[in-house]
Amino acid sequence: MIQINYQDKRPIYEQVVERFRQLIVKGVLSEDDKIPSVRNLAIDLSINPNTIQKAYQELERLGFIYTVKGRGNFVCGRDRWMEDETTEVLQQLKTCVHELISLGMQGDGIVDTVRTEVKKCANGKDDAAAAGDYNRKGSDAT
Amino acid sequence: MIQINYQDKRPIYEQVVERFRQLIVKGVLSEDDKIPSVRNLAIDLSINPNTIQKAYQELERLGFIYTVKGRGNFVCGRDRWMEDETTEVLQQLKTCVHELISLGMQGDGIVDTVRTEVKKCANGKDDAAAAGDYNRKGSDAT
Amino acid sequence: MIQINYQDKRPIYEQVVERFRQLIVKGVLSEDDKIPSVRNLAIDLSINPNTIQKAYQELERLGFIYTVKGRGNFVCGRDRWMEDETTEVLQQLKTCVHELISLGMQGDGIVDTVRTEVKKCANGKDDAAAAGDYNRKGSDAT
Amino acid sequence: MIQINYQDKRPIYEQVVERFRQLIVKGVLSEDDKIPSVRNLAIDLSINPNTIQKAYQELERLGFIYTVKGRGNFVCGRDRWMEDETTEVLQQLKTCVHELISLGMQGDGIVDTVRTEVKKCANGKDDAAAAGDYNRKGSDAT
DNA sequence: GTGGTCTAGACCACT
DNA sequence: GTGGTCTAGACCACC
Repeated sequence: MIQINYQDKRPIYEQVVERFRQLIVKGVLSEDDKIPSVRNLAIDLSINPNTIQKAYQELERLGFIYTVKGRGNFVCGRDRWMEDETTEVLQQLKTCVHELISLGMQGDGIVDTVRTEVKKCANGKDDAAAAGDYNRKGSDAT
Repeated sequence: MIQINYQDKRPIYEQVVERFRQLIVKGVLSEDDKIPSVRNLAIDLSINPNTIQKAYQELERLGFIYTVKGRGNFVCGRDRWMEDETTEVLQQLKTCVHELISLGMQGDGIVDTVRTEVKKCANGKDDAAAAGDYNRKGSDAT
Repeated sequence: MIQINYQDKRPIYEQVVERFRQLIVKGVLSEDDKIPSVRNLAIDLSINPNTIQKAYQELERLGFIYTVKGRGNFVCGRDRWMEDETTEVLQQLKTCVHELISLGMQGDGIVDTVRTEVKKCANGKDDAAAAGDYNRKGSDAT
Repeated sequence: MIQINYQDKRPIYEQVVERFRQLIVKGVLSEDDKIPSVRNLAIDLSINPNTIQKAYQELERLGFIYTVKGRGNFVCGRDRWMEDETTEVLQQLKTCVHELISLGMQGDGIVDTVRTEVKKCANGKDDAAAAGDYNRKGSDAT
């Protein structure tokens, strides 16, 4: 379910956060689903429990999961994060558009690309999203 | 020309790189223009020359500038970086689209947002790009 | 009568204690009223009897209830806890006032806010108190 | 400047956060003042640097300080936190009022107490605030 | 068993 | 020297 990439320069805990964020946003994990315990996931990934702990706390802060002491961690409902996520991603989208214009790309070309991408999602139901996301700024190998 | 923000979580050298990247991509600095010497810029910004040095090395690695020993640093032509930059940003764009779909946004709405953004650039000739870029993933001003 | 919120960061037994405290302070439960047995309440809430047991012990320690072996748990009279509770809350009130002054709020504004709040209680006869209390320091619902 | 109380049941890092919060809100520490380095404070208090680290990260998250890698931690301007703090403390204030009403205290008495407290601040310029705060809910000795 | 906190000690990136 | 991350191992409170 989760896998970490040691060639990625981002800290491990951030990779874990990002991965769960994806799984939750894309609906693979639904409201009130239980996610692996701190210890179990730490063993699975062969990393220290503290690192997972940090990731889970961040996820909680972001409103993606809630924690019940002595029971485990569970995913929150969409209402807790959908709005924030949408505005953030929209902001990213706009920034990309600006940059592409600066890079000399035609406005029409950008709109077309987006339209094509939207259609691709409508058909394939979003198979490229997971892989695509690993190519984001910040994940450059060291 | 360059200014650094100590409340920005990114390292200073990265801010310098990013700023020059913008100036070059947006055409404020043109091919073969000379950029400030390491020493001068360091004095201007009241920071350590090593930091500037590191930034310039990174800019050279990315193909934005070239160094002539004893003479200074100069801006490279668009051909050196345009393609790479474009494909990278396009990838980001697609990822954003996928995520917005997952977040439940309508495809039409996304296309409209992009079209609006394109127009905004066409009019203002891109005055928002600089500010926009500071909102990228990772810049998290405290 | 009692309900627990798993998204609340406080331990369950503390939520139970707090809820009974409210019911008793507000007079919903009167002196010598019998409260549910440990077993029954545990079944009602689908939680471990040990947790209820711990809550009742705490309530007894605080002087809100007394236990009669073999018969059950009963509410104490106001004289057992009113004074302590009042001085504690008064202290909290004063601290808040000091902080608001430090934060630059005008003394008049503070007094006005309090007067308004007092009136609100007088009318609604305190329907807001229950909800209000869940916003205390430490309850941080996720 | 900072001192921790091992009899307090709150975690150490939280005590550190709370103490700095006070110092900053009350104006003892002003905008852009440098606070002790993670390591130095850890040595001073004879506790582990990680614990201080956690406290500082929390303070940053709350908008009280900002961090510059390689340089240290500095306090933010009032604009970063004043509004949030005020609304939070106001909420606490209202809750206290509700509880006091429930406890049978007269509305007039509450208003009078507040008025008196406000005056005390105006004269003594707030000498009781620091001590008072240590008596808050949650700091009960174990 | 579960999460939360803490210690001790280490390495890295940045200035 | 400064903060940021990670490991290993421990103890506690809660369920």
